[in-house]
Amino acid sequence: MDYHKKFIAHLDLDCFFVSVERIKDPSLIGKPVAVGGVGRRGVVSSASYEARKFGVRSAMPMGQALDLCPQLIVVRGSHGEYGKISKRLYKFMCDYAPIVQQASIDEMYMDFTGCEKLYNNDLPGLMRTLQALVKKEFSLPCTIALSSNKIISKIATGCMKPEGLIIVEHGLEKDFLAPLDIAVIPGVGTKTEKELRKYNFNTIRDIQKAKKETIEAILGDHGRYFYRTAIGLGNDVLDVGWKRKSISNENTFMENISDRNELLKNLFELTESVCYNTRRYGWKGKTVKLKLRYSDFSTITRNITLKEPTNDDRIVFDAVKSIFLKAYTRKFPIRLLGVGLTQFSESKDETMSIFAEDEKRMQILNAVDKLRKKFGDDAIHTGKL
DNA sequence: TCTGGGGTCCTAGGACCC
DNA sequence: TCTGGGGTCCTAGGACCC
Repeated sequence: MDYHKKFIAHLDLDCFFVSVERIKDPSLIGKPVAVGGVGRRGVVSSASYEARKFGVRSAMPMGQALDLCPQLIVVRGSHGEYGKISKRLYKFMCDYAPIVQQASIDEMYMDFTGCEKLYNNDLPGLMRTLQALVKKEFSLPCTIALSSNKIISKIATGCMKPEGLIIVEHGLEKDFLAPLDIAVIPGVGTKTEKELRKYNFNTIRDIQKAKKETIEAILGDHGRYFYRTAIGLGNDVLDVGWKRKSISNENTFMENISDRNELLKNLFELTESVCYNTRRYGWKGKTVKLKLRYSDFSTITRNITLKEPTNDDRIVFDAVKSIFLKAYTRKFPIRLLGVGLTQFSESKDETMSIFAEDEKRMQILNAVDKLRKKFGDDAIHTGKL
C-alpha cells in the first residue's frame, strides 16, 4: 500500500532574519536578538533562540519583548537582502532536487521521489549533506524534515528547530503525529485552537481517535482537512507555478492622525508605491483596495473595481480618495492606512492607453520610475505631494 | 504589553444575467 | 401573478501564515 508514497522534504531556515543580521554583524552571535520594528509600535518579526528563552516570540509587541528580556538587541531588518538570499538558496537547491517549491521567504519544499538510486538509496544522508551545505555555503542554520507529504514535513521541521533533522518513515506518520499538540498543525490559529480545546481535543492523538464527522461538526469544512492531517494524509504535490495575486502597501503611523488632508497625503504616498511596484511587474490591476484602522484597532476595508485595469497613480488615487471619503465616517483618529491593487492583467503596450495625453503621462511615470531605481524610492514624488 | 507589513484563502450576501 | 434556478462577478470581513 505504501509503495507509491513520495519523498517530500521541507527545509526551514532557523530565525532567518536574525541569522542574516549575524552574518553582517558577528557580534550578535550568541546574544538575544530580535529583528523587527523599532519604536513603541513595532513588533518582533524574528527572534534568536537566546531571546526565545525569555519568552520573546515573533508577532509580539516590541515593548513586551523588551519587558521580558531587557538586554534584547533590536535590529531593524532589511527585507530586500533577505529576499535575495532566499532566491539564491532556492536556485542552489534546484541543483539537488528535481522539483522545488518556494513556500515563503525562509522555507521551501523539495520532492526527491524517484531520486533514491541517484543518491545511493540514502536520502537521510542527502538531507544531512544539504543541511551542512546550507551552513557552509550560506552561513545559515536550518532544519530539514523528510516524509511522505508536505504537511508532515512542515510539522516535523517545526518540532525539530533549531538545526534539527528528522526522517518520518513511510507508515509511521500517525505514530509521529500522535503525541504532538494540536497547535502545531498549520492552519490552527488562536480561534481554531480554542474551539478544539473546548471539546477536549488537545493532542493530535485525540483527533485520531475521534470520528471524522465529529471534527467536521466542530470546524465545518476545515474539519475535513484537520482530520486528514491528523491521520497522516496530506498534499504531496509541489506547487511551482505561484504568482502573486495582490500588491499592497500599508503604514502604521508613529502617532494617530485625524487630519483629513494629512490622511490623503499618506494615501497618495501609498498609492504611488503600489503603482510603482505594479509597473515593475509590468502589470495592471482592476480592483483597488483601501484599508483603514482606527485608534481603537477596529479595521475596515473597502474595494472598488474599475472598468479598466490600471497602474496609473492618478487613476488609482482618484479611486482610493473616493472610497476613503465615503468610508471615513467615524470622527476618530486613525492609526493605519493601506492601499492595494488586485485582479491583475499583463500590461500590454497596445492596451496601455488610447489617448495621447495618457501616453505622455506614462512616459512621465516611466521617467519617475527610472529615477527611483537610481536614487531610491523617496527621491521623487509626482505633483500632488 | 496594546497589537507590523506582506500576503493567501474562504464565506456569505447581493447584483445581475439568462 | 410576485415567482425558478444556475452562473458569475463584486464586496466585506475574518482566519491564518511568515
